[in-house]
Amino acid sequence: MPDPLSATFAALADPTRRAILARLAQGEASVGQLAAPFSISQPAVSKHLKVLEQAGLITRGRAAQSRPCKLDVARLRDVSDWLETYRRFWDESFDRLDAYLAELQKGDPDAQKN
Amino acid sequence: MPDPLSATFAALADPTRRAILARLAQGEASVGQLAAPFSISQPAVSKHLKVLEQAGLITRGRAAQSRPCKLDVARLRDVSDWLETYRRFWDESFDRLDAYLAELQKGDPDAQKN
DNA sequence: CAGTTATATAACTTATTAGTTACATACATG
DNA sequence: CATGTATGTAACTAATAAGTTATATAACTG
Repeated sequence: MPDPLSATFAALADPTRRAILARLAQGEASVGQLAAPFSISQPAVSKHLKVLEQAGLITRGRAAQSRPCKLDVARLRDVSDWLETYRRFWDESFDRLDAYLAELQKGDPDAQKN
Repeated sequence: MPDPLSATFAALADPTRRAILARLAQGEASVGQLAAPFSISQPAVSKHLKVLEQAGLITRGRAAQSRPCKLDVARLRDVSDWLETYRRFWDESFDRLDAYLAELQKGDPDAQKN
């Protein structure tokens, strides 16, 4: 069992799974709905969903004989946090952004006027 | 040959490779320097570096018998871009941030005063 | 140019992954 | 309750990955 971040990256390293996540970003969906756009078999989709679930990227409910899948973004947030270390290498406005976020955190009323 | 984003995620799905990237975030390093912190063999490190290079996450130079490795963040930026689709699901200040970035892009002089 | 240092490659092993087909489970409904 | 629909699991195959040891390449050094 790899660490959660490794499991997350591994799960994201497949275009089919990323497409599934993109679909789920628009709302819950059944396995059948998720499988429809792909030419692979239904069991293959089930396996992809299992990988996503074990990585913590989706959760599953139960509704009649359907097992609706739902996006869980906590792990994506972890990826984003991991990326923060490197953001300064490409984000020109990183410093200004950083300052802005610091303002927000201080609760600067002016910064929150929108 | 998978698509670049898949190759990037696959390369990141290994803690040793992420540690190598973290080290390279502090500056170029030789293979030996990169290998030092790990208990695995030198060829194993060479293979990890090959994976990182083929994913476009590092580049390599030549200096005497050393092959210095250098971080290349372009693909990390691609990951960050990919994440943007999902950021709204967790970033409370996403809207304000978005507005702020829009201001920056417009070249608002006040926003760029730092 | 012989030896040492730095790194890459080859050959191999073991484990994991993505897909398949066939089958099982579970609920819904006529 | 028999059947259809939705989904998961088993068993298998082929490809890939991560590690090993042994060896090759390439450049510096005396």
